[in-house]
Amino acid sequence: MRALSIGAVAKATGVKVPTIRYYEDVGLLPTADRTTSNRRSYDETTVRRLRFIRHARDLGFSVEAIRQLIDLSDQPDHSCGDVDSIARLHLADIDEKIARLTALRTEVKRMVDEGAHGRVADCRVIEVLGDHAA
Amino acid sequence: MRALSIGAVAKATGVKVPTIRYYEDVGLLPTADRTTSNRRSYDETTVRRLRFIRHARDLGFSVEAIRQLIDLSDQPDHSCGDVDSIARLHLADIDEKIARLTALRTEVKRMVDEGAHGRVADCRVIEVLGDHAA
DNA sequence: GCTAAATGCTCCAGCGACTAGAGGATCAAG
DNA sequence: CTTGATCCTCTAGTCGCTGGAGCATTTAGC
Repeated sequence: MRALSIGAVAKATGVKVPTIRYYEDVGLLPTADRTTSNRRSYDETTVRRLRFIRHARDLGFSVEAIRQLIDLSDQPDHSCGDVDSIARLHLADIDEKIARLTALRTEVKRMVDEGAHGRVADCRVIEVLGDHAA
Repeated sequence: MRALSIGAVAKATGVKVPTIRYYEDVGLLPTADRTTSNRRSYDETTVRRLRFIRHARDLGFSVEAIRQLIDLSDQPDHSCGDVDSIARLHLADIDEKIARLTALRTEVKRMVDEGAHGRVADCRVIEVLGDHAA
């Protein structure tokens, strides 16, 4: 496994250099190995983890939720009860997010379709997502 | 339509009172009507809009993206080209989010299922979401 | 080998999106 | 008619980054 500089990791993941350092600060990434001249040195594992963090953040998961998901992944031998309850919690959250996104998708799609025919009628994006509250 | 206090709206939507005022400040909500004693007065329209905002934020949309979606909904007679290009942009984003969430769902579901059988094997949440980058 | 641009380091300040608290007015129940 | 809840404005703090200053190290071209 070859060593990667922080810049190379940034390029590979789309996560900015200062953000990578920040994730280390707050414990989302383990303390990085250093070269003799004190530069951070990474491998592919970090690249994968960073991509995960980026996508999860983009999907609206909090840093704390991501920390939990990473822990689940990191510790396959973790107590089964823990894994199960945490995973179930996130599963419910994920299902809700998918349902809302799908509803929103339908409405935005409808607007695009109607736009194509030159008529933009009653846009109901707000009703659609709003009703999913309750 | 009966008038609602800011507290009633907060209770109805799950959005905190200061956050409602903040959304007014940054223009996500129109300037609220006031009672004679200068208190904000709302109706059901605001409740629906706030629920929309809450869900959209929860799904990782920025305030700016939400502002655009609201504008689409508010102005059905908006120039067709604008609506179309903005809506298409968000549609692509929504599709990506759904794809990633579905992938994540599959993995977390698998963990829950395996947990049920008492064996928590290799957890691959990170690989799964990470691979969807590229 | 030597210099200049690129990249890295730390630390600190700022921004987006809230969130909480002080200090004071108003409302609503007993 | 008082007392507790809710409202107001304003300011300050938090979380999750993001960018810059000032300095060290690395690397590419000569």
